[in-house]
Amino acid sequence: MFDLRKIEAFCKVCEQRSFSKAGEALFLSQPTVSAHIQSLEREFEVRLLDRMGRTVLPTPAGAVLYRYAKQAFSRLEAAKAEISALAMEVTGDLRIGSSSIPAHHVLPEILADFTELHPKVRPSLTVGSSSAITHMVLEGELMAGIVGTGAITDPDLIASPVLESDIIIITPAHMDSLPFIETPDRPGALPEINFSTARSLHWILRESNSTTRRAFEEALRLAGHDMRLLHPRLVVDSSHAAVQYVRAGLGVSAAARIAVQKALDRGDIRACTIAGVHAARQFSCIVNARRMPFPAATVFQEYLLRATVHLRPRHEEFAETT
Amino acid sequence: MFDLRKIEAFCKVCEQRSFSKAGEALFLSQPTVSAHIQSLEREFEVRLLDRMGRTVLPTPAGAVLYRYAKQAFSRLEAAKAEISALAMEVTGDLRIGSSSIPAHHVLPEILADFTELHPKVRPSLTVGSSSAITHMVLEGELMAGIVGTGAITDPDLIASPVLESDIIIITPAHMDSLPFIETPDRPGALPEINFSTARSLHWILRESNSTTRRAFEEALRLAGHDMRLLHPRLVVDSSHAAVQYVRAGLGVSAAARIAVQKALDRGDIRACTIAGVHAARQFSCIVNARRMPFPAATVFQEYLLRATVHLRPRHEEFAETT
DNA sequence: CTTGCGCTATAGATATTTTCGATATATCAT
DNA sequence: ATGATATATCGAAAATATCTATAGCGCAAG
Repeated sequence: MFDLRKIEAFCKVCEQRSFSKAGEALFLSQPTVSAHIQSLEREFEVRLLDRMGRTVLPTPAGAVLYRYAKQAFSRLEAAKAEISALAMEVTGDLRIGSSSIPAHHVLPEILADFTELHPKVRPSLTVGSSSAITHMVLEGELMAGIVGTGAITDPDLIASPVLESDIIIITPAHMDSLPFIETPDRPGALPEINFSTARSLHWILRESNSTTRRAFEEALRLAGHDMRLLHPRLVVDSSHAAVQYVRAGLGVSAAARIAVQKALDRGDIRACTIAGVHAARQFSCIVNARRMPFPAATVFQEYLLRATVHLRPRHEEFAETT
Repeated sequence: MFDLRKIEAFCKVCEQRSFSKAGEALFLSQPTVSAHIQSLEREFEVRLLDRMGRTVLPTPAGAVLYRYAKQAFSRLEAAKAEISALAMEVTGDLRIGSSSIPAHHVLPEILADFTELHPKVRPSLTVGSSSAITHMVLEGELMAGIVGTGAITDPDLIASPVLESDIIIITPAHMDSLPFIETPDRPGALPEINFSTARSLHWILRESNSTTRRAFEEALRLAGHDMRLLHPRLVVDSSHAAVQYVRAGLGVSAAARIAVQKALDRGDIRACTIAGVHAARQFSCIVNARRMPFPAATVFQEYLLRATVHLRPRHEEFAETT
């Protein structure tokens, strides 16, 4: 293969037009330079330098080698520069993966702020199911993932909670015939219905492998209910679709509050909860424990933790600061 | 500095995601690969690969190095490819120098034909005085030069005659009061005047270091005449300028026939000679004897010799073919 | 034409490095 | 736990890079 020391000697000879001067410049003896050039000339099977007594000049082949060799050196210099930048400053590619709720409802603002703060970082976002994102973090394809906490089992993953969203019942804006049993006296609390009321409604459900659906199902089970008693009218594959159908009056649905907050604020839909059912989804930032962290990734994680504090319920906020 | 064997080992590890597989592929032992990677990691002061048990993956720094290293390798591969092309086929840069008469009146067609025949050759033409071109050939800046024969003295030059042009007297088209003494009976022969007629005319002379002027002066001297007896009206610095002033009627001039042939054909000017004066300019193709020829240069010289045969007087043409 | 200077080429010795085999250590899957 | 597979470490051997000394060549000055 190519030997850069020899090629560097060759380049120096071209520049200095002298074997001995090139040797001096590279702290090599002149015979060493001679040997290197001869070795290259054997390798390329062509004369690279015309030795013309008082001076030495590259042959056409030598001129070609010189030009390309300089380019090769510059590529390696560039690598060194970019690598040390990568180790010293917050820069470089940052491949993030996220399940859809954080990706669509939390990350847009966070990533916008983060890139403004660290403009040299070039983030890319992959949206996928929690298990797909987790897999990609384990495979090293992603540097960080934001996934539902349920998917985190592998011991190679380091997880930090970054987001919690309760799961609420969303109803059409003009469906005002619901028999609410009470509205708890906490600020921001939602009206409540009981499970028998829920059984009387038409439900727009998520697919059976949806994490939101599973969390809701589990919360019902813990409260002693069975989701199979709810009447399904439609199965949809995203919280966004669920909102659209609820808004259109086809039925009610369970959704992560964070995913429907904008629709609630606009008054497109309304929200309530089922008495005694406390469903919630947690999201964590996961990284591969076996991979070496680098500034951009570390800083992003720290930023993510700080940026998402305000999104959590107050009691957790206090718990975190202890 | 950079060690390409180590970097190649690193790239192979990235591709094979394994130290031992990389070693196999490169016919190295696994410990050698380990040592190379460690050496690179010491050199860059950063972890390049995350060893994760069943597999190994590049860190962000490693990914950067891999990308640039591939570019560097590709530059060197390209050099090797272009160099072997250079040695095997008629290709590459061809830097030619020429004094102005061949450059303006012969080379345009020759170079056009040559590049059509050998499209991979990229010729460049430097126009300059014979001595400047000769100097550049000796310095290795030019691969071939086409210069007046007089300038060739250095033993490092190999010269082959490629072009001869007689020097003729050009007169205004409508100056018909000249006392011609005879028109020789050879085909294409010009009317003649004698030297005393020449002394009665106004002369447009070239600068004193012009090779055309010196050849004319020398031819006069050999015929027993003295150029200083001619009345100079104007000194110009090119044969083209001389044609323009002669055409405008300011006087007569001496010029290489090849440089004024087009103006003669158009009838802008007329031509004659001085009886007993046989002035001519020879041009040769020169190359540096100490430099290694390569196909494109060799083929160009051969082409030049063949292409210029028809430009020479017939008796030389026969002489050449013996 | 010779001589001396400056340059590259060659030869033999030495120092460095690369490389390997053997083996220790770590990790993974069973 | 344990055997299988992977990387890391170590000491020795092989390869090669490098040096000094010197030969050989071309050029320029005497």
